[in-house]
Order: sequence, then structure tokens, then C-alpha cells
Amino acid sequence: MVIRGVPGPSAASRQNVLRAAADLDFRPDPTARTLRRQRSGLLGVLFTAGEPFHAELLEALYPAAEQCGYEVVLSAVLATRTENRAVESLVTSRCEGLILLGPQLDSADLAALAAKLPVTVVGRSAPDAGVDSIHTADAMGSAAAVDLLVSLGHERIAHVDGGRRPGSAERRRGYRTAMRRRGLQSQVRVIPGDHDEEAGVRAAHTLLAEPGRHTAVLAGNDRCAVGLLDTLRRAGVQVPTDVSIVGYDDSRLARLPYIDLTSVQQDAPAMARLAVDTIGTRLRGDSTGAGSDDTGSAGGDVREILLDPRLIVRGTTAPAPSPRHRPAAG
Amino acid sequence: MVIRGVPGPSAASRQNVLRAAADLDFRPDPTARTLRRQRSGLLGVLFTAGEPFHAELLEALYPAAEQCGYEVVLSAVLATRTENRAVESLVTSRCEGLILLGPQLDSADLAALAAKLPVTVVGRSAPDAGVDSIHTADAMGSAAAVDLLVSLGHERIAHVDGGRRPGSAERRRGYRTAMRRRGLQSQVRVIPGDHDEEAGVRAAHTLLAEPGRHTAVLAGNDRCAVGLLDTLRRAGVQVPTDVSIVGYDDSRLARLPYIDLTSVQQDAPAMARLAVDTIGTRLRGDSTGAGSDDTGSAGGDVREILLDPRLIVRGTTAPAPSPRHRPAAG
DNA sequence: ATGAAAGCGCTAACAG
DNA sequence: CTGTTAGCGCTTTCAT
Repeated sequence: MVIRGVPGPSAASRQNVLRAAADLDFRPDPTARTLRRQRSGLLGVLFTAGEPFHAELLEALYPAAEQCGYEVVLSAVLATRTENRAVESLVTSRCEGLILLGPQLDSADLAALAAKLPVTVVGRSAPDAGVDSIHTADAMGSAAAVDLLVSLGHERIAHVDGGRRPGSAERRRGYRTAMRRRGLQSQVRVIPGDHDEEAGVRAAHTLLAEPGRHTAVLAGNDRCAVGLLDTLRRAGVQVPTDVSIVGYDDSRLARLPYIDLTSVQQDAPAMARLAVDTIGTRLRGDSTGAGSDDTGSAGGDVREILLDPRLIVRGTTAPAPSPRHRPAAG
Repeated sequence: MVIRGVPGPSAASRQNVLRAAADLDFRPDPTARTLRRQRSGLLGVLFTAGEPFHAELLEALYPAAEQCGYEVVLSAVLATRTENRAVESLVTSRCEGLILLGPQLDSADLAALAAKLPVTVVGRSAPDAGVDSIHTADAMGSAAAVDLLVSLGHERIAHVDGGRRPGSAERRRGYRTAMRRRGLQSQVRVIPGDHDEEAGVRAAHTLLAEPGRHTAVLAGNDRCAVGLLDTLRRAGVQVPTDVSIVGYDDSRLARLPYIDLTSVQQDAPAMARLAVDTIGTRLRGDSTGAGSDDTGSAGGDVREILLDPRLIVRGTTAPAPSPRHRPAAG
């Protein structure tokens, strides 16, 4: 009690105990404490190693978890370590709740997981899995990018998508919708891609094979945008003079002075904080969906938190190089 | 016993138990096990989030640890989370041994840590700390890079160093030694840098301000090399025609088709395996009773394992430009 | 205000 | 081979 600071012991006993503890270099064993308390105080976080945006999220996750009295347990997704495996290790560690950063698990897996313990998905929606999710309004983000480009006079705007990656479907949808709204539906062009540099390189080659076709490209994320950017430049295309490029995530990459990429920013600190809060709420209230298990269809108490994106305009976007310059007409 | 796979129970009982366990989704509680066994079976790994080379190391660390019967516990170093803090959390988790990826802790901190439990440092030497270390013969790596460049006719070879980053001192030394050995000591030029893209950008500007000076640059690592590469190219310098560039780490970055960077490769899988082995050895050989009180360091001399680097030649190195056509920046 | 005792889930040692 | 038992270090409850 003394060591834990619980009121009860007298000041005299307190002194005594404290001194003895110091003498013996006594440290309470967290293992025994966990065993007895029947709660680990552990918050499992699944992330992808080497992913810049995940590093940003982790940055905010640690203080948020600490503030709620949880300890963070990391599990890495790697080329040779699947998400299922990473999740498994978190469950085995007796985490009380799980935060999954940009997972690609399907709804069934997510639902099965959420039946065991509170799960919050970050960076994508999880429509039918019945789990809480925190993500950016990605459709709004790509729409904002399209709007910027249109206001700069661009019409032939392509989108290199992120395939099945988290958020890709909505970014694609936002692009399509915005193009349509601007009367540019005939110009819609979605190039299949991915969330890495290689995809950007491939997309660049596709674009280069269509000379004079596009004056702007919205990439699926920053890494893709960088591959695109470098490949186009090496092929002699001037960015942003000939082609404007917009990325997504506003990662460290985008902010590098020599990249200086216009990009859609996600509020990583807020996402992290909300993710921890969401788990905390579940843990305090009815913990799992064990009892009244509505698989999310009825909108029950499954939370989907949407954050607004923010377009950060930098040096890779400029007025369209079209024959007749079109003033910013909105 | 069945669940743990210990010989003893009959096949019949085994069947029974296994089925019941599956029915109940039973999982042995690692907490109780740890408490009773008086050992956690945990191997702590400190890494830097977002660092490509660390991701590569982690990749190999997981299977290696599993093979030795250890579970990996990750602790991330981040902008707002110091190494000391990350290490602290690993110790609190009752890890039996620690693997530190490219730490920058000083000798005193390392020594204090190693007095508590077995510690292996990966990616740099730890001369006076009395801890085991696994790292590449970095001096040899940069020497090989210099040798390649010299054999291509380069003489004015600069080195952008990595300041106090892991391995930097030796890479710098290797560069200096190799230059001297080739009779180029008068050409030695070390530009202070770091292990990130920004440092490459700064170094590029330094080089650009010295027209006609250098025809080749050895960067402190791949990220630095990429910043350098892009900045020089954007300034109109042809790589490798005007200037050759060599990186260090052979990370995913270097292998990207549009970067195609000549780089010094470190054998990450071997480093990971050896790191786990080293910890395992210490843990087995240590019984605390050697008359001394140095817990983790019992079990013999400090081991420093050196691995040979390998130069991977790609597209950023080429014969030196003839003196007549001295490039603006080189 | 303090002490005593029970028990968290597991493992190891021992008895049938 | 199988069943029983003690106890890891802590927290909590109940008696003083």
C-alpha cells in the first residue's frame, strides 16, 4: 500500500516501508500485478514497419496511451510477417484493446477479432466489420485536390490509385465525384497503382506513353507521388510547369525541401488520440460485443469518426500549361 | 503438459485435452507462466520508427527469436521518445535480453544497462561499454566504395559523413584511409552531414557552391545519398555522367528502379541472427553465481562481431568525366 | 491502522 | 502415465 501510495498506512509505517524498500532496491513486479488484477493495462498497436505515416501515428499514440494509463505494445507487419500473425501475437500478449493502423484484414477477420476485444481501425473505414474506426474523409481530400487543380486551369487530371490499400477506394471516389461535379467526367482517368514508389514509376511510364495527355496527376499517397515525380522529371518533364502533382498523407517525404510536394494532410495526432479514446471508452463500458453482438449493420454503437483533411499547397502544383491560360475561375 | 507439448500424456489424453482447449479457445496465460517460471522469455528490441534499414533488420529478427524460443518485444525510438525512455520500457517489461538497433546511447548508459541484463548493440561498435556488438566492417565498406571510384578514374572524391550516427566514424575513417592509400590524401574532403535526406540536400548545396571541384561523392547512408542525388539533378548536374554517387546500406530506397543507387550492402539477416544468438549465449551461460554481482555480463568476454560489407554497383557510378569537360558542380 | 489469508493461472515436483 | 499440491509476487478482503 505504501509503495502504491494508497491511503491507509500511517506516516510512520510509510517511512519504515519506504526505507526498507530502498535498502533492498525493491521494485514491484508488474507480472504479478497483472496476474492478480486481472488486467494487463496493455494496448496493442499493429503497424507496418518502415511506413512513414505509421511512424507519425506512433509518435502521438505513445503519449495518448500513457495519459489513459495504458502501456503500448507494438506488433510489426513485415514482408514475411502477416497481419494475422501480428494480431495473433497481440492477442497472446493479453492486450486489452487493439489499434490497427491501416490494416488490410477483411471484414470477417476484423469482426472475429472484435468479438474478442475492443478494436479500433485507423486510416480506413471498416463498414461491415462492426469495429470502431477513425479515418480522414478521404473523398473530401481528393476532391479538394481536384478543386485546386481545376482552379489552376487543369482539366486533364489523372488519378493513380492505391488499389486495395486503406483509404484508396474513397480517394478514388472523391476524385471521380469531383471531376464529375466540375463537368470533367469525360476526362476521368484512373491508373491502377499502389501506395509505394514503384507504383509511381509505373504510372509515370504509362503517362509518358500518352504524350500531351495529362497536365495534372493526383497520386494515391506521397510515396507514389515521389516515384511519379522523379520519373517524370528524369524523362524531361518539368514539374510543376508541364505537369502538376498532388500527393496524399503529407508525410515527412512531402515536406522535404527538394520534394516540396503539394499533398493532402491527415491529422495524425488527432487520429491517434481518438483511437486511444475510443478503446478507452469501450474498455470502461461494455467491453466486447460478446453479449449483444450486432455486427455493425444497424449502426448500433459502432463508432466511425471522420476527420477533415487539409490540402497543403507546395511547389508541385502550378497553373495548367494549356495553350490559352485559363484564369482561376473556381 | 499437452498444450506445452511435453512428453508424458498419452495420445488419448492429448486428443481430449486439445479438443477441449480448442472448444474453449484456451490460450495459456503468458503472465502466469512468467510469474511461475521466473523468466519472461522476452527479447527486447529497440528500433527507430520509419527507418528503412531497421525494418529490414526486424524482418530477420522475428524468425531468429522464434527459433530460439524468445518472443520479440518492440520499443520505438521517435522524435518525442528518447532511447532512454524506450529502453526503460523494455526493462520494465521484464525482457531477458536487449537488442539495440543503431543506438546512440553513450558508453556509460550502455554499460549501466548491460550490468542489468544481456545487451547486444547492432550496427555500431561499442568499444568501451562492455557490451556485445554486431556490425559491418564499415571502414572496409567505404574503402571499397573509394576503390571503385578510383578505378573509374575519379580523384576528387568527397564524403558526406553521418556525424555521430552509428557507423559514421568508421565510414569516415575508411574513406580517409582509402584516399590516403590511393595517394589522394590532398583530395580528402569530408562534408559534415547526417543520415537523412536533408543532410544530402545541404551537402549538395555545398558542393554546388564549389564549381569544378568534385566528380564523386560517397554519402553517409542511402537517405543522404538520395537527397544529394535529387538536389544535384535538379540543379542540372548529370548523375552519373558529371558526378558519381555512392550510398550506404543498400536499403529498399537504393534498389528502387528510378534511384538505382550504387551502395554498400550490409547483411541484415546475418546481423539479426547473430544478435539473437549472442543474447541467447549470454542467457544460457549466465547463472549469476560467478562470485560477482554483474548479472547479465557473466559468461565471458565482450564479443564484437564484424561482418563484411558488399559493394553493390548500380547506375549512379560511372567513369570520371574527362578534365576538359569539367561539370559545373563536380 | 495493521495483520492475515485467499487466490489470480500457471508450472514443477511428487504421489498414486 | 495421471492426479494432486505448493507457490511465483502481488492485490484485495476480512479480522483484528
